[in-house]
Amino acid sequence: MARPASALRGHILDAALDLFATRGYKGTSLHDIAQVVGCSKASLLYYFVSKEAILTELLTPAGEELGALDARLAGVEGIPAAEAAVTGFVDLAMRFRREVKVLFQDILGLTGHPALGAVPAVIARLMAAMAEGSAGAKGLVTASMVIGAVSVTCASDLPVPDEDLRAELIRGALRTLDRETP
Amino acid sequence: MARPASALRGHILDAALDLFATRGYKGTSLHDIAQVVGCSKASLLYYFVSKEAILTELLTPAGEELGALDARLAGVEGIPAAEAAVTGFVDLAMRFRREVKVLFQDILGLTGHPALGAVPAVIARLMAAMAEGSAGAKGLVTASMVIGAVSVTCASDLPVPDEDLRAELIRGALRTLDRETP
DNA sequence: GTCAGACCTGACCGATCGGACAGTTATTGT
DNA sequence: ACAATAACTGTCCGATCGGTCAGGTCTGAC
Repeated sequence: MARPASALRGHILDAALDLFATRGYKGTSLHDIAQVVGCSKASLLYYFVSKEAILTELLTPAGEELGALDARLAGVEGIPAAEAAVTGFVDLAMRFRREVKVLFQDILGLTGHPALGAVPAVIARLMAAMAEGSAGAKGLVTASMVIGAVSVTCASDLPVPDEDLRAELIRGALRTLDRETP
Repeated sequence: MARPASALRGHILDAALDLFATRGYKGTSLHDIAQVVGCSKASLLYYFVSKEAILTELLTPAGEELGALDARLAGVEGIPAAEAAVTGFVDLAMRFRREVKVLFQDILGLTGHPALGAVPAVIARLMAAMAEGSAGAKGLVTASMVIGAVSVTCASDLPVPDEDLRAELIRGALRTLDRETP
């Protein structure tokens, strides 16, 4: 075969990132990766000590950048800190989109589950309702933001009473959609 | 043993929901569930035809309620639709918190990964920066919402140019935090 | 008492997983 | 030409997974 001086290593990382992002980490086997790359499973373990080492190498740059953002924010305080945190996090999440997708994959995997068969379509209609009357990009993006915001926040275990949580979620979501009703 | 007329079935569902929510669906084996319940693995498959059937039964109520919300929204349009969609979705996500957690579990599982070791702490500081100056509950909730909103939206593949996406994400996040700077 | 049926289990199965390892092929320096 | 080393692979392994099955145990009806 003899690829030019081991582009193979890079190909493995590429394929792994794609597969992890579409099937999840646990849902992807070494065999799967090898098949996409077109090499043997043993080759993967020639370049990487383990499957987890592949994941580690894929996620490390994002982790380091996040640390850098953290350091950059250390000196700032007050409103500027909030704005810097927001723009920094947005930029980071966008630059490492595929990596973010790896972390969030199994959601999409499970929403395809029979019990939740209609969910994607329903969510799409929900988003449409939220975006009612809003221009193209803004409506789409903000509706998606609300879905993510509410889901993740409910999945987290914030030390906030349910009533307050509900009220803040609704108010926050309406602000996100730019539909404040004071 | 002889539990009172098979409370076992319910116990299995309880334990499975807990485990799925903390280790993820794929990260939980039938053996794990059986161990928590205190019965044999074969008992699980006496009451449920498969592991997936357990997941199905757990997620079905949430799926049905989501469908009901969808139906309820079908008649409404315009601003009221957006508000109804928001409150409906918030209430749903809160009522089925553990189920939502099941869908989102593997994120938290992976953020514990060595390559992302410091991530939870960094995210906590990011959220603190976002909440700067905001009162207790509101700051916590809105910061969590922004993290979720940005992550999920980036993980989705919205048909929106990167520049627009970035701009809307930042504007939307600042609105969520109630820190608009027009 | 005993029979039927619901309840529950230990033991086993095939498939698949991540990984180990000896060996083969290709490349390079001399 | 020829070692030495890097690149790569076929094959095997133990562990674990979801799932099957024959059989044991308990309970209530008669």
